[in-house]
Amino acid sequence: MEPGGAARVAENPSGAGAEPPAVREPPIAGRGLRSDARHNRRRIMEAARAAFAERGIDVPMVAIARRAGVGPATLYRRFPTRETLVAEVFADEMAECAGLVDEALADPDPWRAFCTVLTEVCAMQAADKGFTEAFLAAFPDSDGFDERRVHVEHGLDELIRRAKESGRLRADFAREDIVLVLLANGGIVTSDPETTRAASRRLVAHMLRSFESAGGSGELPPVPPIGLGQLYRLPGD
Amino acid sequence: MEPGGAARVAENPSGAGAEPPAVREPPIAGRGLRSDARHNRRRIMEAARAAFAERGIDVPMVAIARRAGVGPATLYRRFPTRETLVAEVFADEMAECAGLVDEALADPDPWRAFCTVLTEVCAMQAADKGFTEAFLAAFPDSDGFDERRVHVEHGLDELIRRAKESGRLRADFAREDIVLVLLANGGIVTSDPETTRAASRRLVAHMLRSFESAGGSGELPPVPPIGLGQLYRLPGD
DNA sequence: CGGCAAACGGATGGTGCTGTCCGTTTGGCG
DNA sequence: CGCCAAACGGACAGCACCATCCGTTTGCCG
Repeated sequence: MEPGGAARVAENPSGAGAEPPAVREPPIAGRGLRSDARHNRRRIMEAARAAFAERGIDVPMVAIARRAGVGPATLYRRFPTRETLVAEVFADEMAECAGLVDEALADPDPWRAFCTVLTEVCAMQAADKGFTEAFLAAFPDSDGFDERRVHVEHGLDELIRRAKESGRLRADFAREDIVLVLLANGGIVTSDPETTRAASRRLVAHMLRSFESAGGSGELPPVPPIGLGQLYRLPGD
Repeated sequence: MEPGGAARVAENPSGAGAEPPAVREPPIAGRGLRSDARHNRRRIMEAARAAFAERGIDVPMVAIARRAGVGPATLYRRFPTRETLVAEVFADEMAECAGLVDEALADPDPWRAFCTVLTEVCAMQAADKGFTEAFLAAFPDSDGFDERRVHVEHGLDELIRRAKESGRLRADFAREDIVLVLLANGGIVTSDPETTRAASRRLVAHMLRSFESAGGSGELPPVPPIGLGQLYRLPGD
């Protein structure tokens, strides 16, 4: 991907090979913090995850701080901006998604794999109001998020390819249809989690029924130019 | 609500029966206002409709006032609360929807009527960010809104009945599926209106394909308990 | 045309959120 | 055990928005 990546170590002025072992500190969250700070960092992330899930990504920072039992200053010290916090919290959920995709890739039945991954990701999303918003927030390449995303995209492409090859998935299915399902699924969040879950299940079932090769009639409208990454919101006044 | 409401007219010291002719003033918008006030009221509603469509229902009141070229006080004098304004603006769009339904009821082809109304309502919704939010806002029975809603519901029920009778609409289609489509469609609003439109069209086409009687497989999950009217949001902290 | 109530809008107090400052507390190392 | 830098959180300034007050303007009726 990046040109000259391997050659760059030669730029190091110290000719000796005694490179400190962790110049590029490993991106392990909260490394080198004091024990209490690490503890608070964890509490903040848990509180943030819960708050985002319940009330969406725009929940006040002070509410997260209160919920975590820390002062606002502590929250801002660990996560200077809201985006930092969202990215961190969402990295976990993104990892879960990636795991689901990888799991599905191991399934010998392509159609079942396809259905499973779509169903489960939507179920996750339905249980978490902030999930979709975080998708749409499109924060800049925050710390490995982009790489994970393309990994997931490639996995999905492979799932789609196999499912089409097996004949169960319609030929006019487009990868953008997955985004379509996710966006649509994000719209059905109601106040009652149980209702949301049921509605999500039914919606996904409808969509899968449309995706499955069968005697449906009529052509689909053209594919909208939606990419997983480039979704932005309206700017302020 | 308030005790003795009707009896209070007896308190009027003038014993004469010269009751003003319009005790229950007819609910015609802006009746009895001075000409400039009526003019401003109209400008406010136009500005509000545009602002709601572009930026959603939570757009600042002062932004609407600025856009209408009036002061904040004037806006609040006409519409004491945001809900008043939303209800008023949305009543218009609700009337459009009702018109679409009535039009469809005149179509001799039940399946085409069903498809048309769903497609067009979703197209309206896709062009207006505030539309869905207003649906979900669930303001109290504001001035004929509820009656209009049940009217639309009955019209939809009739459309569904005919479409099923014609054999084109699956028997396991539920009226709640319409709400499902509307909610889902509300989720696909992106920043670019053209993209939103295309995505909406494709989503609706997928849904219709699932709704149409054909060789789809598998049973649908149970119907979620969603009613057109009782959708609320999470309360504040 | 004169007067007045209706209507107007700039200005203002109140509230909630953001992001930072600073005096105090505490974990961990020597 | 004692020190000190790291960490903490209450308090605070800045800002945006809501909602109202009040002095001024204006439509409209007599």
